[in-house]
Amino acid sequence: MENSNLQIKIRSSLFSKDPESSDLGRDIISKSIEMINLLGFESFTFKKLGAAIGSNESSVYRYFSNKHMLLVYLVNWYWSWMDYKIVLETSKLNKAEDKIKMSIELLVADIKQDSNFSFINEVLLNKIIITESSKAYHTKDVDNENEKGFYKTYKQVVQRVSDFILEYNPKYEFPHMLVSTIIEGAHQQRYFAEHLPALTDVEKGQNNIIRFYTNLIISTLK
Amino acid sequence: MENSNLQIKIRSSLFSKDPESSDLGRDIISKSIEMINLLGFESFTFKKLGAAIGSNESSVYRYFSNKHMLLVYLVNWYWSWMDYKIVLETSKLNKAEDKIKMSIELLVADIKQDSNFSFINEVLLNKIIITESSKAYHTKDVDNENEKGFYKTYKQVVQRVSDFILEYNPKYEFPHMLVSTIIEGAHQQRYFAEHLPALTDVEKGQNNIIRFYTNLIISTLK
DNA sequence: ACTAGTTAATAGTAATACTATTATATTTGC
DNA sequence: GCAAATATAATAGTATTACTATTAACTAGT
Repeated sequence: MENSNLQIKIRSSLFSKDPESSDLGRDIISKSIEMINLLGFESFTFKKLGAAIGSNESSVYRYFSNKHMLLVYLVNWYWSWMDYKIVLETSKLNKAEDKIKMSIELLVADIKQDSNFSFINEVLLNKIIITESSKAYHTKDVDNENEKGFYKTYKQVVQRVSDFILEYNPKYEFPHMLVSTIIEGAHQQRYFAEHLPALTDVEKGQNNIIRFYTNLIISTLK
Repeated sequence: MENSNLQIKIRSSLFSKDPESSDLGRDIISKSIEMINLLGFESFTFKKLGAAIGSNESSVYRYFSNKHMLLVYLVNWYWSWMDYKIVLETSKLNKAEDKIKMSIELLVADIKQDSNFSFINEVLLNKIIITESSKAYHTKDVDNENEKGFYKTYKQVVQRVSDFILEYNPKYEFPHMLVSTIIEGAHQQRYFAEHLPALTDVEKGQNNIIRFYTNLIISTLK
């Protein structure tokens, strides 16, 4: 499966110049994933990124108009990739309950590196999603950006899993609320487990989070 | 109940000079709540705040070393206040199930102005908690700040409601996870309802959120 | 009324986010 | 195969922001 021809397609409104169209662009993506993890989003700057890839600030600006747009791009890439994985893994399954469990598993479990997309480190990208992604849509400009489709791939994932839930229980009133609660909740619990353990009950190395949210969804839908 | 003698006590490590100790300090608090709501946390600056209260940037710095610390102060005030309300309202109740329901109600429902604390607008502060509070602990410095007790009042609320849950079902494995999932989830759903409705199922003016989370907690604990 | 201590305003500096302009490749048409 | 057109990147800025050092003014106690 190495070096496959798969490509996650990102809508063109999310960048100034397509980072997949050049070596510099791909460097920008892979290095920014590293650096945002290392420094945190606030301390990450285009100047530091430029220096780290042997280029400079203004060249990065040709690809993304600011670091917020770069974060939005990364978030979109992640959810497109996640959607592709959910489609791939659930298409083999017949029972709605299995599709739900598989989706939860994919959404909540530890991320493994996916060799299909060589210049993206999915493990580190997942950490960015957990720690920084809420900053992407907690802005004053969220309504405007939402209209422009900045959060479409995330909404698509929520919609897909909601459809499985309705397949399982067509009368359930709150499928989207349940799915987004679980996705966001699972990410938060991972963060709490590492930094604010008093807010959770996760023991190191255990898989309490999957168990908790699988229980939650099944007991709620019954 | 107007002008009561109640005061929310804030630990002194959360400010440089106690804002409750002077008119300027109280102005800083009330105006910053307004301005963070109006501008969003990123566009809010001490310069703008100073100008708005007829003072200046550097005077604000005497109270808080930076805007992050001011946000942490506000978040702590909110959770101290919430804890006080939970204690007040649940102390009258006997059954654990009622205490849980009351806590959820207080944590999730629309906030009403509390006339006991005249210079704090709790309605606006709640909006800051919903929109901006996650930025307080999603920083590179979170572990260090947590050690210094920056998130103590939030953890205290989670602990209090977790205790009600254990009173109701002593064998339940994940009380903290359940409580923090509900608190954070409810805030997120409110944000989604206003800005990203595709992620939720909340109709305007309805109280779906309370219903959803009350169902969730009760069906999970049974 | 003097002075020690507290508080606030002035006037900075360093870093950041972003932009206008210039230089250097690369591609394309003939 | 070469010049013109186009794409790409680097230089050199500016405006804003976050923060600080210093000075001025006010307050309280004796």
